Amino acid sequence: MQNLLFDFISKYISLTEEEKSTLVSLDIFHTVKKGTVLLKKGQHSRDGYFVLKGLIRTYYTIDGEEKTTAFYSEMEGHTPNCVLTKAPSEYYIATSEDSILTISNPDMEVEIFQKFPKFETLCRVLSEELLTNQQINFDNFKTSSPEQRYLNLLEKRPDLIQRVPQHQLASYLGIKPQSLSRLRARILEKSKG
Amino acid sequence: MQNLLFDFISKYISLTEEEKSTLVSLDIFHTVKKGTVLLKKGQHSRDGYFVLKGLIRTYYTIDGEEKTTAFYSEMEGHTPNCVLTKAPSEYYIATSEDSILTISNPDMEVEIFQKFPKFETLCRVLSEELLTNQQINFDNFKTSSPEQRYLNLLEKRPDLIQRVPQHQLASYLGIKPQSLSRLRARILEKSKG
DNA sequence: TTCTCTTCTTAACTTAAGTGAACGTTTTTG
DNA sequence: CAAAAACGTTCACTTAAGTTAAGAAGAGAA
Repeated sequence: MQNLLFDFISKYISLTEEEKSTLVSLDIFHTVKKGTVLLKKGQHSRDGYFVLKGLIRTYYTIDGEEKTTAFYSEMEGHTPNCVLTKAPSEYYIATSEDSILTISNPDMEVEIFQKFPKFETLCRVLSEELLTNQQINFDNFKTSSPEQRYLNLLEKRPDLIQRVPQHQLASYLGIKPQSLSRLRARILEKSKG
Repeated sequence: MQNLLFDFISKYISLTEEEKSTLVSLDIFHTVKKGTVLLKKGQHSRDGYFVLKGLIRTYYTIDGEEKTTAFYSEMEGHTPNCVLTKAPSEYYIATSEDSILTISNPDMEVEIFQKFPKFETLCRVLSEELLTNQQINFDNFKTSSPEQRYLNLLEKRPDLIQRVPQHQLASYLGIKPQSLSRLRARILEKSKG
């Protein structure tokens, strides 16, 4: 299970056995049941999450409605905004499936950066990569219609459409569940017609 | 003028005179006339931009139409996605005003990271901060209507609305120029009652 | 299993954004 | 300066998303 993490890291830097065992000694591996709320709106937390197996999602509650803004699945991670802003969290984080996560905090980072500076390089490169991906996604979102966004999702992350309830997908696409239903019907109609 | 950069950096790390002069010796400061295209769609480039004064924007051309996705003004920077993906750029970058920029590339980074490791810390912290901001913006965009987005912009970046043509603002808000006109009229109508 | 709650779909109606076109204004530029 | 291009607004019309409500299907709990 830890190998999932090491394999992922090895795409960016190579690890010695000593470094691996240091990581393991931090005790960051956790199994979490489906539906567990990892972070609540209003809470302070310094924990970041990386998904080895399973799926987590972030969601806001606005006017009593849940608005899902992101999903993180295998080999994706998320550090809540509140870790950086040091303010109470604006949103919830919960597991959508039984999951295996690493959970870590900035103290661990500092400790490990000092022992092994190349971990800082790893983190810089990773967050630059994440930023780029985020920008591409945002640009894509801005420049396309809900229908195009759905078709794009169907192409790029077909698994999500299976793994996740429609109403969560809908807000992820920036629309209401009813609109997603309709939109799907429309697409089906076109492909027949 | 260089002080603008040093003041900005000093919010994150402190610089010795030696470090400052190393930065200056890289010859990264440039003045650029309004309307200059810094990066074209299809081009390869390794240059990143940081705005000391002025304004730059990124835009796509989709079906012959310009779609503006971002603005970067004073003390904001952007590294084109193509620097990381190493593919031809998907979008253009151009100055919206006469500007003073720093232009740098990964080679310079490597050089300076080796001489002064704390610059890598700076870059890690900066890109983590950017990622967080980007996430907040994206969440905000997803969870609000065009009208709310416009009102939000009016509150958070009132300068942009003055500095930038309406049709560029419109696509930045994810709508057509006509819709922005109408939306503004609607808001004005409401505020009169 | 039965009951309940959640989820998904459909429908009718409302509201807002997209489209195409016209027109006046401002900005460029030759 | 004059002509051309770009820009912003308005309008009428089309299309799609929001809203409200109802009902069917499925999942989970007692």
